[in-house]
Amino acid sequence: MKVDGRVERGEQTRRQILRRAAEIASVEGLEGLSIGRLATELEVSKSGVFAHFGSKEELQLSTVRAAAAIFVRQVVEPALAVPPGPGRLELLLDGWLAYSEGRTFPGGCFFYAVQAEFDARPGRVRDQVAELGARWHELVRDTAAAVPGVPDPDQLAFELVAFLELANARSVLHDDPRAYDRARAAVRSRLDHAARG
Amino acid sequence: MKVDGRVERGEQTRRQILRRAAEIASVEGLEGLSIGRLATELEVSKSGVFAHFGSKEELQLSTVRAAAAIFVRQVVEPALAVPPGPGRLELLLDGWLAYSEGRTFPGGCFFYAVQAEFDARPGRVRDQVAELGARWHELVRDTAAAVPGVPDPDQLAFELVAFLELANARSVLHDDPRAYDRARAAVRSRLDHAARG
DNA sequence: AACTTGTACGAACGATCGTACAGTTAGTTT
DNA sequence: AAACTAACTGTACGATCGTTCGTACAAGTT
Repeated sequence: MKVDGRVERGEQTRRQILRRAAEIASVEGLEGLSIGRLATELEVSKSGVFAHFGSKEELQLSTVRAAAAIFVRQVVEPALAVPPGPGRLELLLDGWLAYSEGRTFPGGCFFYAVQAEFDARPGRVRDQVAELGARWHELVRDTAAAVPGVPDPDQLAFELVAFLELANARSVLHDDPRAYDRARAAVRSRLDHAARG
Repeated sequence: MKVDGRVERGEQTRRQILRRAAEIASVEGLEGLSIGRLATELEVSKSGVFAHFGSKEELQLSTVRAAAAIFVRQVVEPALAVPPGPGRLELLLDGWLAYSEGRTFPGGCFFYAVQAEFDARPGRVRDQVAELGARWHELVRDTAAAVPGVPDPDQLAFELVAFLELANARSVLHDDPRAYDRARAAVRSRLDHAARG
C-alpha cells in the first residue's frame, strides 16, 4: 500500500505538532500548552490542530506518548543493547544525564516537568504519567538487580534516580551545569559503595 | 495604634486568600491559580481578591512568600532551635519529611511543585523561587558542614536533598507513603557513611 | 467516473481569563 | 459631625480558552 500524499502528509503534520507540543510542555507544562498557540507557532489553523486529537486531553496524552518514545529511543534502547550488569547500569544512568543535560527538551527532562505538574490531580494524564514513571523505576531497579553484590536494588534505584532528578531540577532552575557533576559524583560513590558492601 | 476593625479585617482576608492560594498552587500550580476561582471558593468578589494584589504576578509572589513563611516556621525554626551538629541536621531532615508527609500543603511540598513549574521560564516568580531554593540548599549545606567528619558538605547536602525531593515526588504521584521510608533509609545510611568516611 | 475518506480551513460559540473603574460601605481621623 | 480612607462589590472590557460546525479539496476506493 502506498502511503504518500494525503495520509503521509497527515502523519507528518501530526508528528510536527507533537514534537512542538512536547517542547512547549517541557517548559510551560501540559496545561500551559494551548491549541491556539500551537497552531500559531506551527502556522496552521487552530481547528486543524484540534482535529488531529479531538480534545485537549487527548492532545496531552499523545504528547506524553510522543515524549516517551523519544526518551526510550535516546536513553533506554542504548542501555538495553549491552549485556546486563554494571556496564548496562552505568550506560543507563549516563544516558539519562546526557538526555537531561543535552536538553533534548528545552525545559530539561520532559517527565520531571509533567510529573510535578500532574502528580496531585486526578485524570487520565496523571494515570499515564504515573505508569510511565513506575516503568522507569522498574527498569532502573531491574538493571541494578543484575549487578553482582547489590543487596537491595529497590533502595539503590531510589537513590540513583534521586540524584538524576535533582541534577535536572537544579541545572534548569539555576542554569548551573555543575549539578550534573554533583549527580555523577553521587552515582559513582554510591555504586562503589554498593560494590564494596 | 489600634488595629482592629477595618485594617485587621483586611489583613485577615489577605491571610485567608494566601492560605487558600498556597493550597491550590501546591496542587494545580501557580498558573493554575485563578483569581476568579479563588474568589468563588472564598466567597468574596473577584475584584476584592484582585484589589489586594493589583496583578496576578503579585498574587503569585505573595503566595510564594506566604508558603515560605509556613515552611520556615515548620521546618527551619525547630532545627535552628537546637545546637549545630548531627542533631540539628537530623531534625532538619526529619522535619522536612514530616512537612511533606503530613501534607502541610495538599499537593505535597509547595516548593517542589512551584520549582518544577517555573524552572524554565523567565520572570520575577522564577527568580524568587530560585532564590528561596538556593537559600534552602545553603541551609542544608551549612547544617551539614557543622557535623564533624563531613568532607564535602556541598556534596552531602545535594544527596540528602535529592532523597527528600524524590520521596515527596513519589509519594504524591503514586500515593505511596513507603517512599518516605526509602528516603529515611537513604538518609540514615548516607549519614552513617559520611561519619565513617 | 462516481463515491468515500481524511486533512485542513474559517467562523463562531460560550466560558473564563486578567484587568479596569466607579460606587458602596464602614472604620479612622480631624 | 464632617472628611477621609481602605476594603470590598458589581459591571464591563478585550483576549484567549476548548470546542463545534460547515465547507473545500486532494487522495484513495469502487
